[in-house]
Amino acid sequence: MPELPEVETTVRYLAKNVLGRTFFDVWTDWSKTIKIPKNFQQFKKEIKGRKIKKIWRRGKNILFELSGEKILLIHQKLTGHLLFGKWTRENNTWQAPLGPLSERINSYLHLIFTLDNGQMLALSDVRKFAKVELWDSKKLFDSQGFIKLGPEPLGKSFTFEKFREVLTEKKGKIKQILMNQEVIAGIGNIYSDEILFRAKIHPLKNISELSEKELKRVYQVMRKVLSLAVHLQGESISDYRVPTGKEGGFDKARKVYRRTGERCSRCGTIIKKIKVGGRAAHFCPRCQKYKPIS
DNA sequence: ACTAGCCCCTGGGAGC
DNA sequence: TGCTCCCAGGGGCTAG
Repeated sequence: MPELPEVETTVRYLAKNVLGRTFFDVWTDWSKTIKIPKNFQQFKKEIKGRKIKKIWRRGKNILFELSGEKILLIHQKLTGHLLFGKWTRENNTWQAPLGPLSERINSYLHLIFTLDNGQMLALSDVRKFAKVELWDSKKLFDSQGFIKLGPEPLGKSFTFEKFREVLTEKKGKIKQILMNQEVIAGIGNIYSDEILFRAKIHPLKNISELSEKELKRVYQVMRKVLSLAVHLQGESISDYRVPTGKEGGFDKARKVYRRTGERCSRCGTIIKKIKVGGRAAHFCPRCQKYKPIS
């Protein structure tokens, strides 16, 4: 699912390919995706003719800064991902830069923007959880949801001291804290598992039980794993794809996520899966030992 | 102010 | 083969 590395990959691609373009039209077969404004016709009216001036990312949110002080926000949630290309009428398929997509994928395209040069931007989303919002720039930046987002984990100013500060003011299990968008913005289930495996820390371990040394390890490994994943253009174990339709390359670096029953690449122990705060957590019981304080 | 739990969705896999 | 049931999961929301 799209977490920081996948969203970053998408944003980098779009910045190269649609920056400076103008929205010409928009189509949907699932208008519930559009949350602001709720009425699709109004959304259509408001976005048509707006020029894309800047494309960036905040946590897992994609932001298109548009002319007239508007911002188009897209959160891809679980299975959403943006595809760049063109709908061709002749064979009724989506023509991505890498070639046509399968009919199956075509049926997942629920929102399609047409740009002024005829190119299109589609939101593919099997489970229909993604959200799209059109904001007044100032209102978005002043909104609680936006203000509350934690620091960017790969940000230059996000030092270990800052990391320790934001983490240790929270209580609870390390995995849940890493995934809390108000603590750090951009980490989800896959990368929290991958980070904790590499840091050799059990997902259930309480933040208060982490030593300075362990905290430092989590910080360093977090920066490393996320940077590597950006470099590899994210993961595609689920539905995520680069806007060209290509799969991300992080799969070869994935050590524990959805590897239940397989052997740990470090020690050969069978990878286990447990529930942490209602979410699946994958880990190596030997590398990531934990004896809860009773 | 907190948090646990439900809800939104659909495809895929397990079990029968 | 074909049916039913369960699971995956980010985050918004509500009930306690």
